Amino acid sequence: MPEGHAIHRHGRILTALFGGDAVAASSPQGRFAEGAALLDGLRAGRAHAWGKHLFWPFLSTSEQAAAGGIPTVELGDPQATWLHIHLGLYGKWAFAGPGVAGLHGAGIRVSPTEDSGMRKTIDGGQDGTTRLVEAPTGGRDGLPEDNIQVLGELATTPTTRLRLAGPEAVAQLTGPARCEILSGEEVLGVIARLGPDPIRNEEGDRQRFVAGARRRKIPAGQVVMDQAVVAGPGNIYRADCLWRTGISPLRPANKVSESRYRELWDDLVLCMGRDVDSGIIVTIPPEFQPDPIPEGDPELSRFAVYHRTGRPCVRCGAIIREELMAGRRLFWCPGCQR
DNA sequence: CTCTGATGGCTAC
DNA sequence: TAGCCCTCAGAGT
Repeated sequence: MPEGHAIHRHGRILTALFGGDAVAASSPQGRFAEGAALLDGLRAGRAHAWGKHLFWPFLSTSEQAAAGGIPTVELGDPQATWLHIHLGLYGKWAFAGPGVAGLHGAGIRVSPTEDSGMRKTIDGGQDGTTRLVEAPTGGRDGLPEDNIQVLGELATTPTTRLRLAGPEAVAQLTGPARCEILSGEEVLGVIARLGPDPIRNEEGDRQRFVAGARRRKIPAGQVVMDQAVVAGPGNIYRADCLWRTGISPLRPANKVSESRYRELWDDLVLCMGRDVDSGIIVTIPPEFQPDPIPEGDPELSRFAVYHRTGRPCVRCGAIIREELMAGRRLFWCPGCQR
């Protein structure tokens, strides 16, 4: 169940594992057989992420004779074959192969604790399985929170929508809400419906967010989940970043001041950007982190209000509340969010 | 074994 | 707003 930080992370990992290489693509499940056939044999470029969407360009090997390095392709480039993936609620990537060990060098932490659980690389390969490179120790939380599994064995299953194999790695995708081939023009069409992404944080994005949010009359808590206003935050960042900036999710969006929206944008930029590296969301400020860290319920050491219904707010002591907002569980503190 | 819910989002009424 | 889709871990019987 990924929020935007995980998708950016997947983009980095996929680029590090496959960028510049020709890939063998297949759809063991069969539901992406046509798309996989289009990708098969193409050379992977640098993956782009925008909000919760992944856009990954592939180029024919002939137009890549130059070789060397990872092809960087502008979002929407008409020359590329674009793989578009949206994980929805249950989508997951699994990786294996020697390249996974090199992710550390690329600045990507695959397990939350550096140097933990490393094992010797063995590339099996017969009968379609690939052996472990790094054990999923999971560090402190023990959870692959970013929907990545680094498995001891990567056998295909009846639900493997897409399998990619390159010289250094194998990646398998299960359960995506969207997995399709798009033209460059279609990529731009998808992006046109998305608001600014705090992880991209491009020129003018903050003001675009502020203006977009102020225009709405729905509750602020709904605006933060509206991907047309801001692309990337999900239920956790919605709850906790509103808490961090002291904004009540119940307040009508057009009644929140511009300066508070600027603070919220900056906070989303800070939290989400930082979590791309670890893949683990940690939104509770360090001074409020429980000490010692409780056993058995890692969420308590990571979130301030998310999944903390009925507990006292770590900042003001009021009891955290929960209600259903537009079909999603909303958590907030009635004491310090106004 | 069955049932539920989950960090999402689309479409139809 | 309800229904539906994607998958599977964890809880309940």
